[in-house]
Amino acid sequence: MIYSVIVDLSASEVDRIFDYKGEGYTVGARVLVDFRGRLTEGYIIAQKDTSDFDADKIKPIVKPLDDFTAISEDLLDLGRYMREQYHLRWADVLRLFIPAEMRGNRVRLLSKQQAYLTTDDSLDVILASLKPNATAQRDLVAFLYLNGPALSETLNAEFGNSALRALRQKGLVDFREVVIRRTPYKNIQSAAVKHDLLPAQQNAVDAVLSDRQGRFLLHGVTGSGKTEVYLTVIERLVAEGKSCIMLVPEISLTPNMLRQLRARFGDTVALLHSGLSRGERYDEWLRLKNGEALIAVGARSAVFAPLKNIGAIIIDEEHDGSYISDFNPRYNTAEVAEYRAQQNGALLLLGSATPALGSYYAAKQGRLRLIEMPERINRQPLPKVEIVDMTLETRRGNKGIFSAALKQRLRQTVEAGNQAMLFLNRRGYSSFLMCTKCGYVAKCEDCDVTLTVHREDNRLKCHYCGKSYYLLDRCPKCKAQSFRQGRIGTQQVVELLREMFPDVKVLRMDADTTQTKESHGKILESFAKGEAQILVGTQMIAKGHDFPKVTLVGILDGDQSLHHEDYLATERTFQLITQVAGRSGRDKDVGVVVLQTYTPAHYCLRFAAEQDYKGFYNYEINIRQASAFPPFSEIVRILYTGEKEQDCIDELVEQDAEISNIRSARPEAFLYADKMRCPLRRAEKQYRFQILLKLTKDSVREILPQIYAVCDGKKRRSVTVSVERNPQNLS
DNA sequence: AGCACGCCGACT
DNA sequence: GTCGGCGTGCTC
Repeated sequence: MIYSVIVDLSASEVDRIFDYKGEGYTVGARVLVDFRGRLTEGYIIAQKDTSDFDADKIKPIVKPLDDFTAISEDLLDLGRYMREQYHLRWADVLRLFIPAEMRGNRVRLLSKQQAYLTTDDSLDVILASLKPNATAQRDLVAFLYLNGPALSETLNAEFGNSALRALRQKGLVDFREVVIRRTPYKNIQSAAVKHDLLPAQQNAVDAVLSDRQGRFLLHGVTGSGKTEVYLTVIERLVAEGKSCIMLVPEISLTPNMLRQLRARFGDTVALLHSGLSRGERYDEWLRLKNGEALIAVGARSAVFAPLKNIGAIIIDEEHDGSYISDFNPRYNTAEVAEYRAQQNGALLLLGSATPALGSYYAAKQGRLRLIEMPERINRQPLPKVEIVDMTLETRRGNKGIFSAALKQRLRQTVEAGNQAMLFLNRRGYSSFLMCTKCGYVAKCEDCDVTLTVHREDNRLKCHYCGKSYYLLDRCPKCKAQSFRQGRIGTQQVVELLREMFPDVKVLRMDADTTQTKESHGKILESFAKGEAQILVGTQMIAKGHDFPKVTLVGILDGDQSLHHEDYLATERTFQLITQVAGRSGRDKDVGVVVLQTYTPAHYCLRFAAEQDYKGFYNYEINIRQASAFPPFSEIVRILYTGEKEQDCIDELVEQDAEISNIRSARPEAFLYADKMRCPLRRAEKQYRFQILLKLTKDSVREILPQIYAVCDGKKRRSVTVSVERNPQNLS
């Protein structure tokens, strides 16, 4: 038999089928092959009787890599779809379908020694054969008799090292190796609380379950109880023997969702995400693959969970940017989920308080069925939002980061024994360091990015590549010793708060304080327990956590993300503010949100303050339509990166000429076309240039393959060309 | 991706 | 004369 093998190398030159011969292999299996004299891992993606290649040059497959078929037929088919849809390499797609540590055999099943009784005699009979003073042995035997087999290490710890050995010598006990499943977040306790569904929730569940192959958008305000809807849908489908995939946007969210899922579904839940150890991830994946677990929870890559007979794919917080993989391989999780749902005859459920504009538009167009949950549980009103005009503050002489109103609210909140969250999307101490004499600004050597001052270790850091530098004490250009610092970051906010409220405990949560695996959870847990009264953080504090004692949310610079020259900026700002505001007043007390801004009249902030999603949607969708931005067009960005600047430019110029030819053949398809240096001129030593195109919706199918063909014709090895559809950022 | 081949510049 | 950098071709 001839097998079509994809070698597990990610390079365009080897992104094709290589034929190998062998017997008894299955399609989807991982195998070891001799590839130009080197042993290389590969995937069988098809089999056939004959090859077009020279029969005597075809090498045999060396051996199988697993004792099971790693990739199922339907995932292979999904791979084919993704390869075409996103113009990806086979190897990059196939790697998504297996845990990374399976490659290169970096993970094994964990097995341990288990002790068991060798006799079926009753406990009395066994005990009679032991000396009365052998108490440890007697206790151990009784334990095994009552509880069944147990791990030797447990028994040794419990009854001492010699008892077990003695019993083994007597032949009463024997050992065997058993596979131990490594379970992530074992300590997460399941407080099984099953709430009765409120009418709105029941209606949502009924609507979803009425069409088992439907596509739904669940629009429910923050605190409306969407999670309970997901859980009930899963419960029903699992009862019917189906499996389910539940996607959440971030690692920090999974323990929370996991807690609720475990409470309801116990061990049938498996967690897939990058925060697990190799062993845990492998074991969880295997549990899904062999049907021990039916519910996969995780970040975007969990959409590739090795499940059969899927009943539902649920995407929580569907607007979240993390669902769109922005590099290697680039894909859109919702699109992938839709394809997978269709393959399995499963339903697709997207949920959000602030749906992506494109999703809501799709719902309006009838491509998704819209389900609305406009009220919070317990009819709790949404928090009151106060917009504070920071230009007025400045004119009144307040140059600080806190407005008078926010200071007062903070004081009240702290004095009342409640909690506050302060949101600032800038980590570090201050955003840059500038010489007051010559204007020199410290920049990263490898990236076109100004360095951020970090006080905790007195260093300058690049927030793009992470490289860190000594804090300058004098300007390297003019030797002056006077610096001006840029806008303040979370570190400095914490410092200021400690001055203002010396007795109040303040916590900070941002990329700097969440380096380790568990730090995320620890900070949130500590805040939830009331160990601190104020939590300062970047956008990672915005999502999905319930803190009943939070009655004040301060958004320190509501504008920040608004002024990016990027069509998604307003949408993102609206989502962010709504999400942050939703953290306030989740319990009995009405929450207050203080939104500080330099552009108080901006429609985005007005709608966000009113928590008026529909108002915002109607306004923004009109702008998108008038300016022909997505979802009314398709943006295509061709990115040229490489260490050799001139090579990038040359490659771009050549390809641009070819694209101009495509354009002159179909001028009406191109709403816009331009080429430029990227705003982020260099990142991680790579220069960056781009061609930006805006295509009409209905020309994409025809034009895109032509563009891909141009990019594939790349001449220079030093340049990487990548194509992005509707990129999330244009930096 | 990774390696061998082959052509030019810089050095002993 | 030779070492070694990198542009080029190839992998069933």
